[in-house]
Amino acid sequence: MVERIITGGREVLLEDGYDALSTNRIAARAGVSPGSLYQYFPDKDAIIDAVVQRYGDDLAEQVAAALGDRLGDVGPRMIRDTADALLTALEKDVGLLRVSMEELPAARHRDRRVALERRVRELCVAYLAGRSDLLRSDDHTTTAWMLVLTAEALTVRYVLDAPDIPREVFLDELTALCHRYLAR
Amino acid sequence: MVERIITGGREVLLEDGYDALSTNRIAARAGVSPGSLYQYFPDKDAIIDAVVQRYGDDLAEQVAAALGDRLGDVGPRMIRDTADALLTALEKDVGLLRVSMEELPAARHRDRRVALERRVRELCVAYLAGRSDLLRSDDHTTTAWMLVLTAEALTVRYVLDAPDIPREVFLDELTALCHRYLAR
Amino acid sequence: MVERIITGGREVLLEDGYDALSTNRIAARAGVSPGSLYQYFPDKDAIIDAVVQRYGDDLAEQVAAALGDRLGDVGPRMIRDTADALLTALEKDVGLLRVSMEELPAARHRDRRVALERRVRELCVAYLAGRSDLLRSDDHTTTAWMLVLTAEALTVRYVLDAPDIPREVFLDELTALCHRYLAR
Amino acid sequence: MVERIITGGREVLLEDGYDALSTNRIAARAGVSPGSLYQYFPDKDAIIDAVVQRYGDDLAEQVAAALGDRLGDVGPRMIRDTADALLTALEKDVGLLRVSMEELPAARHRDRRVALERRVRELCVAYLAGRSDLLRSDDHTTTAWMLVLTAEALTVRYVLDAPDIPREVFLDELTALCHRYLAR
DNA sequence: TATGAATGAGATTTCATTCAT
DNA sequence: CATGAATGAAATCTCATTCAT
Repeated sequence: MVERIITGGREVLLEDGYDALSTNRIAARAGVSPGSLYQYFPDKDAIIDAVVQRYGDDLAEQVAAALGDRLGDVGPRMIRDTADALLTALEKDVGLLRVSMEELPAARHRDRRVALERRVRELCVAYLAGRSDLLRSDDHTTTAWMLVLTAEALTVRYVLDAPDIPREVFLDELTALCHRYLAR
Repeated sequence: MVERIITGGREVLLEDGYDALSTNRIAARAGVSPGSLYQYFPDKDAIIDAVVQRYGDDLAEQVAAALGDRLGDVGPRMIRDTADALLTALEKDVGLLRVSMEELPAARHRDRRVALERRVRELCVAYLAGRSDLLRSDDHTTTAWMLVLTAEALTVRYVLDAPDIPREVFLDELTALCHRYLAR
Repeated sequence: MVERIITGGREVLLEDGYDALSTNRIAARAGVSPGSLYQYFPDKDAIIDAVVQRYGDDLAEQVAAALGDRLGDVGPRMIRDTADALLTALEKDVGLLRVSMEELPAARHRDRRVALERRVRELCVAYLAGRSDLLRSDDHTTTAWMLVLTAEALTVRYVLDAPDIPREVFLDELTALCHRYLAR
Repeated sequence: MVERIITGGREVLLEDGYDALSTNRIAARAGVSPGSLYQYFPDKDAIIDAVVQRYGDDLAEQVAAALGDRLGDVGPRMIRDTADALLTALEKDVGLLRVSMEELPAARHRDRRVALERRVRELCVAYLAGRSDLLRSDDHTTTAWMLVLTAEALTVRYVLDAPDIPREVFLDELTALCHRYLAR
C-alpha cells in the first residue's frame, strides 16, 4: 500500500508536474482513497518526501555499489569510473531527476543531499588519506568538499542541460579536472 | 510603487518564506492594497519574477563589473580575483540567495540563469582563446562549460552551506582547481 | 445533497435576488460548505442553471400533462383549457417566475425556452393539421408560431404584471384572440 | 461628455456584452477617465440605464412618428401600418435590441417598458373608443392591454428569433390576429 | 472640472485533511 | 483498515468607487 502510494506519487510528479500535484490526484493515480493516504503518511509533504527519498536511496545504492567494485583502484582510472557510475545512475531516470532539481524546492531534499554528501566526503577523505604522499594538499577535508561538490554539480548539469559535449569527452574532462586538482 | 511592491515581495520572501508568500501578504507588507498589485503586475508570479529578476540583475552587474576590471590580467591572479568578486557578490544577500536556491523551484530562474551562464561562458571562451598556447585543451567551449559551472556551483554552495573552510583557503582551492584544469 | 444545493440556490434567488446571489450564500443557505458545491457542480453557473432547469422542467411537465388530457377536445373549449393550465402552472411559483423573467438575463434560459417552444409548436401544428378545413390559413407552421408565442407572452405578463383584469376575463379574451385568429 | 459616455456604454454593450461590461471599459471606450463617469452618473447602473433609456426613447419616437402619420386611418390598414412601423423601428438596431432583451436583466428596463406600454395603451383605448360600434367587446382597457402586449411580444420575437416567415406574411398574420380579435 | 492611481471588499474556486460509516 | 463525502480556510484576482491633485 505504501508502495502504491509512493509509486502513484512518482507518476503524478512525472506526468503532471509538481504544481499540479495534489493529494487527490495521488490517490486517484494510486487507485486509493484520499483518506487512505493519511493512514500511512502524516501529510502531503511526507508523501513527496518518500518519493524523493526513494529516488535518492536508489541513486545512493547504485553509486555505492559501483564504488565498492572499484575501491582498490587508484589514480585517474578510479576517478573516471566513479564519475561514470554517478553519471550512469543519474541517466537512469532523467525525468525524476529533472523534477527533483527543477520543480521541487531544493529545501525538500536538502537534508538528504547534505547527508549523502557527508557520507561520500568521508569515504573520499579516507581514500585521500591513503594516498597522502601523492597529493598537493594535506587538508583532505577541504579537498574532499571541493571534489565531491564539483563532481556532483557537473554531472547533474551534464544530464539535465545536455550540453553539446560527448559523454566520453565529459568524463575525460571531469577526470582531468579532479585528478589535476589532487595531484601534487 | 512598483518599487514598493518588489521590496515588499522580497521582504515577505525573506521573512515568511516562499510557501507562506501570498498576494495579500505582499500587499500588506508593501503597505498597499491587494488590488494595486494588479495595476503593475499581471499576476502573482510576475511579482515573484520581478523580485528574482531584480536580484539576478544585481548579481550579474557586480560580476560583470569585476570581470571587466580584471579582463587584462592573466594566470591564477585573474582566476582568484574573479572568484573573489563572485563570492563577494553572493555574500551580499545570503538570505535572498538561500530563498532563491532552496525555496523557489529552480524553474523560476532557470532561463535567467542559463542566459547568464551563456554570457559568462562566452567571455570565458574569448579569454581562453587569447591564451591558447598555455592551455591543456583546444576545446575551449567544453573547457569554459566545465569551468563556469564549477565556479558557480562551488561558490554558491560555499556561501549557503558555510563549510568549515576559511574564506581565503576556499578561494585558494578554487583557484588551484581552475588553474590546474586549464594549464598545459 | 444536490437537492439541498438546488433548494438553497432557489431560496437565495427568491430571497436575496440574482445580484446578491453568491456561492458562499448558496452554501450557507443550504447548510453546506462552499467546497461541497464543487463536488456536484462544476461552477456557479451550473448551480443556477440547475435551479432554473428544475423550474422549467416542472413547468413543462404540468403544461404537457394538461395538454395530453385535452388533446382530443376541439374548439374554444380546448384553447381555454390549455390556457388555463398554462396560467395555473405559472401561478404556482410567481416568485421564481419573476426572478427568472426579470432578474436573470434571458440568455440563461433561452435554450431551454426555445426547445420547449418548439416542442409545443410541433404539438400545435399536429393539432391544427387535424382540423385543417376549419382554419383560415394553410400555413400551420406560421400559425403555430404566432399562437404559441402569443399565449406564452400574454400569460406570463398577466401573472407578472397583474393587470386589473379578472382571471376569467383574461382567459376568455385569450381564448377569443386565439380562436378568432384560427377560425376560417 | 454625457454623450460620449452613453455612446461608449452602448459600444461596450454591443461589442463586449453585458457580462464583460465594466466602468473601466466604458471609460476607456469613451476616451474618458473612470473618475469622470461619476461626475455625470451616480453609479454604474445609471450609465447602463441611460444607454437603455436612450434606446427606448429612440424607439418610442419612431413609433410615435409613424403613428402620428396614420392616425386617421382605420381598420386593418391602420393596424398593419402600425405594426410595420414598430417592426421597422426594432429592425434598426437588432444588436442593441438583443443585448437589451437577452443579456440585460429585464428588471433594468421594466419601469420604462411599463410606462411606454401604458402610454401606447391609452392611445389604443382612445382609438378603440372612437370605433366602439365596430368592436366585439366594450372593455377597451382589457382589449388594449391584450393587443399592445401581443404586438410587442410578437414583433420583438420576430426580429430576435428570425423565424422562417417572410416579413410580409408576418405582418399579414399579425394584422389578422389583431383585426379579428377586435372586430365584432 | 477632469484625472487616474489607489482602494478594498468580496467573489469564485481549490485542496489538504477529517471522520462517520 | 479503507473509504470518500464533506469540510472550510485561504488564495488569487476583479472592479465599482473615491479623492488628492
